Amino acid sequence: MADTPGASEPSLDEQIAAYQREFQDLDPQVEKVVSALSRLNRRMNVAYGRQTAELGISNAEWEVLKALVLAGAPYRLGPGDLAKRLGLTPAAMTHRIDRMVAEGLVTRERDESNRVRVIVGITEEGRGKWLEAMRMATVFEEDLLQDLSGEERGRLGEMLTRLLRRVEDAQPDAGGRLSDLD
Amino acid sequence: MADTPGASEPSLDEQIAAYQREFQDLDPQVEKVVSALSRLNRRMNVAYGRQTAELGISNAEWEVLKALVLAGAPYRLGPGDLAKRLGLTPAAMTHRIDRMVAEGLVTRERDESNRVRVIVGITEEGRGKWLEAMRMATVFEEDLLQDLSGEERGRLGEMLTRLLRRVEDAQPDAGGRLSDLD
DNA sequence: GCTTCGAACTTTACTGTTGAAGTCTTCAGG
DNA sequence: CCTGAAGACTTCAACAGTAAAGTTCGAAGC
Repeated sequence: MADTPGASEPSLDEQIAAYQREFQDLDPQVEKVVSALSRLNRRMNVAYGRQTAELGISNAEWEVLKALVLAGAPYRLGPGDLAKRLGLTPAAMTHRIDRMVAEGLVTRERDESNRVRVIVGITEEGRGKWLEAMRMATVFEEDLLQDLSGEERGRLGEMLTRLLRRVEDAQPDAGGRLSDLD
Repeated sequence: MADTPGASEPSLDEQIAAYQREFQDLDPQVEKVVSALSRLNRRMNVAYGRQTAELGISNAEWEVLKALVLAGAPYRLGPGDLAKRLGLTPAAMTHRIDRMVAEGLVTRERDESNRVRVIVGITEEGRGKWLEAMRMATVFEEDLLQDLSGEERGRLGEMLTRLLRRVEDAQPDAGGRLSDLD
């Protein structure tokens, strides 16, 4: 039956061992960090996806709501600005906003002072969904970090921001495509 | 001109400050870890994407090549198995393999001992691309971790695997969709 | 040895993203 | 004013992924 023995995803350690076998020029310590980062992120996105699905929205829509709320003040941004913040093309943003307007999560108006511009705002319902999603997310995130002491969390955050600084300096902001939440 | 002042993505610290302002029930330490993880991953995917693009392949194709090489031995896997390892649907795997066969990166044959099964193998060219991609990736990854001492790298890897264990236990392997590399 | 079930992959229809081309508005000259 | 150029969004065609409905083959019962 099991003609292909090891189905499913190999464990992290198995994967690292396989790398060592197939590609010796590899620092296992580095590979462990990098592989763990990728896998963690994938799992986290799955978890967020389940939570947002419960609210009847998608992770993609949640991202837009987050960007609007985090912008502060009147909670309005243009599609181009939103696209930059989310790392999408303007075209994708147009379609996403179309859907979200249809679902009543955001509004789209023309800027009367400059009629080329469009302004996207969050609705009551959108704000409500954002809040519920945040509540669920914080429970999940707290649970995720449960095994780390306060001191460890601090060190982890500090090390990650050091890595982040390094990539952001190297990639000042150029064409950032490729999916992911924030 | 700058009618919308703060365009582009806010810095990590700005983002955390915004969260504090809009949603007080939030542990900034936790949020810092989570946000840094997401951003780091996005930036890393962009970096990998540039490198694979130089080789004329996509990140998605690189993932398939990695899975085949990491499988070891005769470097062959069925589409279903590949799909599980990459967290894709079988249908997506079919299409991906179609493209990769057309580009000469992998081969597709029927298993003669069980004609329902299909076997995907890596070609010389696929293996060559994999190797070049690995070389570029290790340079990038080493550079990424440059600011961390050996001891820090160890601690970071250990903490990340602890987080990973926690999500993987919670999500034994259920419907893992959502994009990402490995 | 036929029939039925189930497994493994593919096909189809639809959703979402991209890149390139197009539209509309503003602004700077002439 | 009128024209040209640049900016901000949208539209269009092509591509990648998903879900659900096929196909096809193998294996188990009768």
